Formats: sequence, structure tokens, C-alpha cells
Amino acid sequence: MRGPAMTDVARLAGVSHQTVSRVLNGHPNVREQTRLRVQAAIVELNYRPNRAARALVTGRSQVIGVVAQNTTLYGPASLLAALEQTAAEEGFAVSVGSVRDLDRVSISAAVERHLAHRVAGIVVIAPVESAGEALEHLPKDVPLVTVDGDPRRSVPLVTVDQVAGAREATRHLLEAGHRTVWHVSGPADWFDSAGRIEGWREALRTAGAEVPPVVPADWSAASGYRCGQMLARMPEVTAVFTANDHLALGVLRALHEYGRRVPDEISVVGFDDVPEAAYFIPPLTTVRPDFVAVARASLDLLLAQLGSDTVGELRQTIAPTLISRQSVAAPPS
Amino acid sequence: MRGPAMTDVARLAGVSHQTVSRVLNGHPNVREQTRLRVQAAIVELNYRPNRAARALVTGRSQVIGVVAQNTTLYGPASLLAALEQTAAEEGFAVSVGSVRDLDRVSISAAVERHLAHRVAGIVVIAPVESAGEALEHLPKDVPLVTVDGDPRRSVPLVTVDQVAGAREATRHLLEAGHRTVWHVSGPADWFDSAGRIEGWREALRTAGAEVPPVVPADWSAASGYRCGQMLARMPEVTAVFTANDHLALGVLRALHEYGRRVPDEISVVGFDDVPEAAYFIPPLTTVRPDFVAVARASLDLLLAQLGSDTVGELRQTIAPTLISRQSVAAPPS
DNA sequence: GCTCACATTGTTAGCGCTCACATCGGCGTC
DNA sequence: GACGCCGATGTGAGCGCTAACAATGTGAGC
Repeated sequence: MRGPAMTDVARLAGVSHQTVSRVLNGHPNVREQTRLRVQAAIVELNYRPNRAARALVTGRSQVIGVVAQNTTLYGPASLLAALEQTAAEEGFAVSVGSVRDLDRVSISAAVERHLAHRVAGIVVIAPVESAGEALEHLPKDVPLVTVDGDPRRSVPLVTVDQVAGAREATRHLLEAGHRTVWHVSGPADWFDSAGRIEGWREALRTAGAEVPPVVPADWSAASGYRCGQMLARMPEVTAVFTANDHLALGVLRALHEYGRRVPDEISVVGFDDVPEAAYFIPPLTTVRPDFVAVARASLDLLLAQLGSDTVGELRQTIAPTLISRQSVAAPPS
Repeated sequence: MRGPAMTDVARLAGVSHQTVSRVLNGHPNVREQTRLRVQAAIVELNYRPNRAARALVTGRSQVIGVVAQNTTLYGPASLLAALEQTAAEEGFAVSVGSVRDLDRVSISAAVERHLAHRVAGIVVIAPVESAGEALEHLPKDVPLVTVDGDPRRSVPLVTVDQVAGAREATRHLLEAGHRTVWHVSGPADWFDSAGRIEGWREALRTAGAEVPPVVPADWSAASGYRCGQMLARMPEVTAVFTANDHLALGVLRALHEYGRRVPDEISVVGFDDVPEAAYFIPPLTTVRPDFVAVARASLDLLLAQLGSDTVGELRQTIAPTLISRQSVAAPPS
């Protein structure tokens, strides 16, 4: 009760199975008339080529494996969606290997699973320290690209330019007239956090502004709220740059509770531009990473590795954009 | 330069390839000593079974295909993550076929792609009207489950109990003392919207409350904001139930702009319990669907179809929970 | 008319695995 | 002690496809 195979199509079209294969793969040397006859037979039988068989003989399936951790966070989820979209355009399917923790063992296991399926390439969304080590000790028999991974590793890498984004956010606040800018940071083991801290610090230094201590948090609104409660009680704080929009939301709420008005008394800038950011109270000025561009670059890097062994640029950095809304104003005089 | 195959392992272990296969598949009739020898050989050669070959001969790969539209919306993204997690626990990989529009052509194409890979089963997240038709005309050669799909179709279906959730949300507002409850609804072609409208209306009717007209929106904070601007100017409005949390966010901001205090003047309840809902201004009372339970049920339904042809219950409904926070109070007297 | 180049089609051999069946001991039974 | 049975292992075929090569047809050029 299996579906029709290539030979069935061949028989109906009165050709050999190999000709059917040629039609299917767009081989040039097939007479137009034959091609049409084969295509008609394909339609009539509702024939569907068996990818597994093809993968077996070619040793490679038209699938991109993605390894990611928590795909409900806005960043990873958007990236995954963009990857799917882009891969689909290139004729690839995307298989997701989600991982509870981004440690060496979990990542290796997920990559192994993908290798067992003979995927054409692997994208690892590896934004934390612990992932780095795993990636260097991986079998090299398949193209691999890291997204948001360790900038110091030698693995092909596509990443949002965290430093530039943070620099711009901070500079935007300084240009509004603030003496200095406080920073609520993401988890310490994320490269995203590190890059945003770096850009923030750099902008402050360049402007000759004092560098306050980093306020550590995770990515959640909850932790942003806790940090906000602290910042709200510090009269000298007039500008806050948070490592993402959800932190900003938590901060906004804490400030609101303490009666500190945004942006009149305190300005806030986020990072990510989640779709809701424009509807926070007040609408949030933030930094928008281009996830589609990241996905595009990742796939290009993968396909380049597939195509030849002379790989060009192994590192792509995508610049984000500052989106200006109403959460920034001059400091109170 | 291909990796080792089963025969290589067999040769090293001094057995036949079939014995290796038996060890790999946990067949009982293998002597312990033989099993150990084979396993040692597997480790030594770093052998990795070729899933494509297995899929070819069995006609089925250990992959679940998921068809979904916009996986950046909180609901679909959470569901996808939960599906991955659950599938992984059962030893299945998840391949995502994202679709730009949920119309018949797109869905058929996505399903066809999955069928070409000989997936073990397909989950379609089909929350809109246009998807329904496609699903009935699909080849039946693979188990298929719909999530959030059309309750009137005969396709196996797992769904969040939208009606119960909306009923509870509405009743909660009525019990707080409100005369009636307004509803900002999701897109008209989503079943989620329809179910939430139904539950809301039902609760109002049961309580003998007046049923105001539905305020139509999409799922975005932007449209919630627009609806909120309208509701803010209507003095008789004291309670609003929005079809999701992002709509609620938009409504909250509009109300804030118009100086209408929440919950003192107007109470608001959302749906979804996005992680940030607790940090809205004020923290949002909302309805939390159990995505993990939905994923679990979907997979169970799929595996049941795989196991036997006598399928039991073809419909599973997952009840959501009301999460009470500070956006609800008694109406102003 | 014959040759050669080239376009078109067919033939054959696996890819790495599972399934169905064959084989081979050892053990209990009468 | 011959028989049957069962657990452990091996053998052969074939899943549906592509790659390499073989075979045929077709027309240009002399």
C-alpha cells in the first residue's frame, strides 16, 4: 500500500526510471516531449519522490538542522522563524533540535541527532559561554554555522552587532543631555549580554561620562522589575539602557510604582523591538536587530560551505537599528 | 569518505550486520556478550546509524512534521516549543514547515513536503477557517492531528478550551460586580477568536447581563490600542476582556493616555499569560492555556494512530486556568 | 555514404538498512 | 537416543533512488 515509485511513473510514461529522475532533477538533456509525458504521468499517479531514498544515495538530505535552546524568548523565536522562511525559499526543510541546556553534552547530542539524519547543514544558536567548547570538538563532516555564538572561537559565525546597537542606544541617551547612563544587563553567560555591556561602556568612555556599575538581571520582565525598584530609589539615575525590551517593561513598571515619570524624570531604552514595545507606557525607544538578515547570512554561509571547500568570510555581523519612541527625553534640569 | 556503516561495525565485532541491527533496535534475542561486543565496536568506530536508510526500508522516518504559520506570535511559538520538547522525549525529531498563509494551497504544499520526507506524523496548527478545507482533502497515508483547528471538521483535533477560558474570564469580571463586560476580539477568521467570543457571550447570557457589541481587532498591541482609545471615551465601560494579552497591553496604554485608571475605573482581563503579563501596568489578570498539555495530547493522538487503526477519542480539549492579578477590581460606585 | 560529435535514453550497480526466512546448537521429552 | 522446540545468529532480497557508463539516434561535415 505504498505510494507509487519512480518505476511506476516510468512505466506509465513509457520511459526508464532514470529519465524520470532526470526530469525531476531538472537535467537539461531531456526532450521536451518526453519531459511533458513524464510530468503528466507524475500528476496522474500523484507521485511524490521519496526524499529518504535520495538522501540515502546522495548521502545528504535537503534539510537544515537547527539547534536552539529556549525558543519562546523573542529573539530565538524570531530567528527560528526567519531561518525557516529563508531555508524554505532555498528549498530546504528545517528540523529543530531543541535542547534543555546549552552545555557541551546536550549540544553534542543534538548535533549527533542531526548528523544521523544526514542533514545538509547545521545552524547552532549558541548565545552562551557553555556552548562554545562543544562546537570546536564536533565532527567536521557537515557545514556548521553558529548564530550569536562566541566571537573568539574559530567556528563560522553570524551575529547581531550587539556592541554597535548598545553604543547607539547609549549615545542616544547621552545626546539627549544625560550625564551618564545606567545599564540593566542580561545573564552574564550570554554573549549578547557581554556585547551590549561592551557597547554601553564604550559609548560612555568615548563621551567621557562616568561608568556606573552594571545592574545584573536575566532576560525576564520579573528581574527588570526588581532592578527597576532599586533604580527608582536612586535620585541620580536619569537614564537606563536595558539589555532587552522585557527588562525595560519591568523597569517601567517599577518606576511607575515609585511615581517616577518616564521620560520626564527618567529615560529608558530597550533592545529587541518586540512588537509590543510601541505600546508600553510610554512607547519604548529600542534597538531593532534584523533577524531576517541574520537568517539570510547564516544560510549563505552554510551554502557556501556546501558549494566549495574554499570558504570566504567566516564571520558576518548584522548591524541593528535604533527605533526612537517616547521613552527618551532630556533629563530634568 | 563516508562514515562507517553497519557492515563495518559487524566486521569489527565479528558478527553479521543483522545482529548489529538487532542490538541497535533493542531486539531481545541477542546474547549479552554479543551485545556488548557490538556496542564496543559502535563506540570504537563512532558509528552513527543512517536514518535515511532506515526510513527508506521502513517507509517511515522518526520525524514529526509540524505545519504552522506565524511562529513569532506567543501562542504558536510556545506550542511549537512544547511540541519539540515532547517529541524529543518520545524519540522523534520535529521538522517545521512554516507557511506564509494558512490557505488550502499553502497547507497542502507544506503537508506534501512533509510526506515526501516520509514523516511519521503531521501536526497542523490551523487556527483559521481557511485551513479547514485543506485538511479534509489530504492523503490519508500518514497520521495527522490538528491543533486549534475547526471544531466542526472530522479531523483529529486537540484544542485549548477557548470557550471555558473566556467564560471564566467574563464570569470573574461579573463576580467582581460589573454590570457587563466588553470584549475586544481577535481576527474574525480564527477559531480561537470565535471560541473566546462564544464563551464571553455565554457567560454574559447566563448572568442575565447585557451583551455589548464585539469590538473587533487582530492580535496586535497596535489594534488593542486603537480599540482602547474608543473604549476609553465610553463612560459606561467598566470591564474589558481582551482576546489576548497583547491586545490588553494596547488597551491599557490607551486607557492610561485617557487618564482612565485601571482597575479603579476599568477592569481588564487578557488571554495567554505571556511571561510579561505580570509586569504590565497594572499586572494583568489573564487566562493561561497549558501548551505543554496540548503538545502532549497531540503527540499521544498521533502515536495512537500510528500504533493501531482503532483510534479512540479523536478530540482532546485542554482547559485553561485563570490567573488573577491586579487589573480587576469592583466597578466605581 | 561514412564518420564523428553530441543529444537522448537505457542499464546496472549500489547507498545502508530492515524483513523474512534459513541455519545451527543445545535442551527437554517420551 | 531420536525428535521437536526455541533461542541465537546468518543470509538474501529489496526499499527507491542517483551516478556512472553504455547504447542508441541524429545531423553536420567531408
